[in-house]
Amino acid sequence: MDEETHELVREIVSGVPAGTVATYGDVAALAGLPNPRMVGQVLREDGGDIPWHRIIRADGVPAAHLRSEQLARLRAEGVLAEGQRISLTRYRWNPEGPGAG
DNA sequence: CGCGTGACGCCCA
DNA sequence: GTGGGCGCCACGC
Repeated sequence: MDEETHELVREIVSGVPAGTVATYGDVAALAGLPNPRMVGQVLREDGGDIPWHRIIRADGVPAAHLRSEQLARLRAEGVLAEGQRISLTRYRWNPEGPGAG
């Protein structure tokens, strides 16, 4: 992965405010990536200096290997999860901002 | 270049 | 709600 893309993705993910969540597809779209898989690819190399736990799948379910971690961290931010799923329509991050309309 | 795999997303039955 | 298939790009062998 190019450092540029790597940096960009980190910026976007890091730009996700607490109490909200974003999907890989959203991050990928904002980063200009052709597929959401690239987002995960980057996060993998990143490390943990970013709120990766705010990135979940489009169905509102976090990664299986992070399920517990994600849910736990998000919980601390006020992002409740019904069982294992999170209400995107309720916590989905809006990159356009509430002042866009 | 081909094969297998992956922190994904959409479609169909 | 569940199970199976396809598309997409990148990494490692």
